[in-house]
Amino acid sequence: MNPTIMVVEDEPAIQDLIQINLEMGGYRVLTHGSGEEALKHIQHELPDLALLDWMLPGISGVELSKKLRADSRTKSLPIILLTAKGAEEDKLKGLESGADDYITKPFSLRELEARIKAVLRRRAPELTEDVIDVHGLRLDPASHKVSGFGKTLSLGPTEFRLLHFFMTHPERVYSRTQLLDFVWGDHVFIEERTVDVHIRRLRAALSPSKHEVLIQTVRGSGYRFAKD
Amino acid sequence: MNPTIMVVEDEPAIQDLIQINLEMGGYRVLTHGSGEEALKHIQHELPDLALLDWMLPGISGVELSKKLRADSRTKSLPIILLTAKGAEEDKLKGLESGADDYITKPFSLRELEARIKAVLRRRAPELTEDVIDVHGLRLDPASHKVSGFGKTLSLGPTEFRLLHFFMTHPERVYSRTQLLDFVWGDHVFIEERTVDVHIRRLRAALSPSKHEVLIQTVRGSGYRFAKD
DNA sequence: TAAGCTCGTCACGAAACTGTCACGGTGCTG
DNA sequence: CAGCACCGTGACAGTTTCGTGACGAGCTTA
Repeated sequence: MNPTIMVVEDEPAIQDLIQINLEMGGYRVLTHGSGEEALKHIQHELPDLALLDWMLPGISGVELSKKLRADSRTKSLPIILLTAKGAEEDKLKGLESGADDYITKPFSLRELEARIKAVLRRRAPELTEDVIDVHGLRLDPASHKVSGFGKTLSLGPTEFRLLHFFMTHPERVYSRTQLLDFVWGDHVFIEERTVDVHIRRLRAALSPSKHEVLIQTVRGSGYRFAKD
Repeated sequence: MNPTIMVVEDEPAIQDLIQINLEMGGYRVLTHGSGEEALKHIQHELPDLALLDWMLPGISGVELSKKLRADSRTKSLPIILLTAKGAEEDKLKGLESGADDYITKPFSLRELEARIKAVLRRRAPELTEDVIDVHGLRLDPASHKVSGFGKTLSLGPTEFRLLHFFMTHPERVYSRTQLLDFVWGDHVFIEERTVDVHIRRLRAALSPSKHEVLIQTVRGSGYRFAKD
């Protein structure tokens, strides 16, 4: 599945330019001309990244960012802001846009793609399609297959997503709540203990190749994917 | 839990920029437009760090800083001041007011984050996720792992928090009451002698790698984490 | 439509953890 | 060296947390 990028930009020329370019780069692009439109759309579908123009009619990009950050469902949505040199410079006096998540116009499309890639890698590494291999446990996001020491392992969709998340975020404890947010999606109302059940199912699915030891319980905190 | 940062800044544009950026950096951000607002909020909730603008309508950042230093509850709250100009007199006043650090505008967001991280590391190291290593005893907050000379050590939740606190506050004696406050939480009613029991359990957990000698008893005062 | 699969929830029991106590040892003080 | 305060230690019961088997609902496939 290609990453979906939501572009909010009121200038049609720039809209097209970005859209065409990103689609050529293999992304799925949703374009909106205003913040209101974007907010409406986002109720139905959560993109993997948002590219917002700083200056927008109605809700500005900054306000939109704030709104997105305020809602728990979109709290962790990666955002890149397009800021223009010139008029906005005054508002930003005292601050340079030295952050990773800001791009100042004019920018090259090459730079745009590089930034998007960097942000996605940092914020949502599970969206890349690289094959991951840890101690003989191999997961291929593209073909949706998992094998342990060459032998195919069979796991359900949820277990696959769970394992995919763990393998792209190893050596770190995640609480049940965090796992629900990241693996199930943040708009679901599911009992925390349900995570336990899927952990169990995942362990069972990995047991033929003894890889279930990689799924570790951290009592009082959550679960962890790690060696040892 | 992510560190909470209170931002007091009256300029909305800068407010937004800081807030968005810090949230992307993984912090929880509380924004207030005036010192009065901030003081009110702080009654309910104590942030882990305060970022104050020097120039504010009403109570200025410096006055606010002094007030916070005067109250015992906020006395040890790390403070960073945003100063408009780099005049020496301001630096002096800023440091006199008890601020831990100051940043002169214009500054980059990268610098802001670096300063925040530095102050937190100095004032509240237990909130960072840096791996701590003392004489081969290694604690990783992110993965919740502890090892002694490479060998994994197993300790319970309370012992983990206790060791984490000790390792981030070495070479200093803490009374049982202080340990209860810092490790267990502010307002718990627990027998002081219970600390002894957990010290013992921690020592037992560290004994496989002989690191229990780092946990030292200071008769009549409390306990200390130190080399020799 | 029936069979098969997956999912979320629940209840039960096992295991781990916690706080407290009593006892005994240790070191300081006079 | 006796008395005392302080600390280490083992045990224990109550509680919390986690693993596990079972079950029904919903969805897909044949």
